[in-house]
Amino acid sequence: MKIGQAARQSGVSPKMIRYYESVGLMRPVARHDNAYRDYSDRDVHELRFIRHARTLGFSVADIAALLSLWRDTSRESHEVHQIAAGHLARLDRQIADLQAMADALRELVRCCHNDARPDCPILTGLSGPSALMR
Amino acid sequence: MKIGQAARQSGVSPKMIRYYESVGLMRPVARHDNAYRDYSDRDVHELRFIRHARTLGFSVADIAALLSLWRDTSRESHEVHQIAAGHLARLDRQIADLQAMADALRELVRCCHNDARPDCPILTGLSGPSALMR
DNA sequence: GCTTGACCTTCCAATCATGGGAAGGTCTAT
DNA sequence: ATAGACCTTCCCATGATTGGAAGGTCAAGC
Repeated sequence: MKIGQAARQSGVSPKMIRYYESVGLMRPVARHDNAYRDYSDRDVHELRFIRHARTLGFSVADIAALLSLWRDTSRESHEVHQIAAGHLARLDRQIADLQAMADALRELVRCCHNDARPDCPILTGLSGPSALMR
Repeated sequence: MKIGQAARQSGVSPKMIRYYESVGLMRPVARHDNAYRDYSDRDVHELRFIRHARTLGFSVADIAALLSLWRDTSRESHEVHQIAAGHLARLDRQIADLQAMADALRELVRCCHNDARPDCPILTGLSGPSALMR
């Protein structure tokens, strides 16, 4: 199967399939005589795995580790658990950071008259002694 | 005042100060005879404004707009409000996306034995028919 | 007067995942 | 034979930030 069909079946664009190969996430795949890449159902399966992992926000580096554990049927689940828990912690930290931003901003937005007057607490808050920045 | 002192007083690194100037966020500042940039207290004030806005996650493009409204004392507060509300909406969407990721991942992590056995719901979930991907 | 160290300058590169596009080769159907 | 739908590789851009190289400037201490 050529790259286009593998892309359609896996939901990963041809561009990204080649990229994943170039960074060593996917092993170089077989080639036809005309140098076209040749994908098997197993490859497509692997691409779906990658897509799902990306959907959950795993980095390409994390996915490389997950893939090698996936291929190794004798892995120990705590190795997978560790990677996933680490990423989850990163996600939670990121969410907390964004939440803090959003809360501070929401308060400023709430205070703003939102009319034709020039007076604006949003600008005051941004220029001020960062009382609202915490 | 030279760039280092402006950096210390504003909390913006010299690198970033030059970057903000290069992308047109800050207007080119006066220069000494030796080509060193020369910052005023007003410039430092502006840099702090930028830093606070970055802390709230505003893009450089948004900050450019906010800065020009900040400088224009006859602005109408609804213009500021619109930019801030737009960014807030983006933040909330981003948080919701990350939250969905984290929730799905948390469920997988919760199900994993986290021991020496090879059986692992995290890997199964990632390779599977994406039931847990929603 | 000369060295040392702390500054400053500009320019280039890398990060991360993704997309756009050019230039060129290949296959299939008309 | 030609059109168009593929494929290939290579380069570039994104956004904010950091790192580093190569070189200029200034002050203090010897």
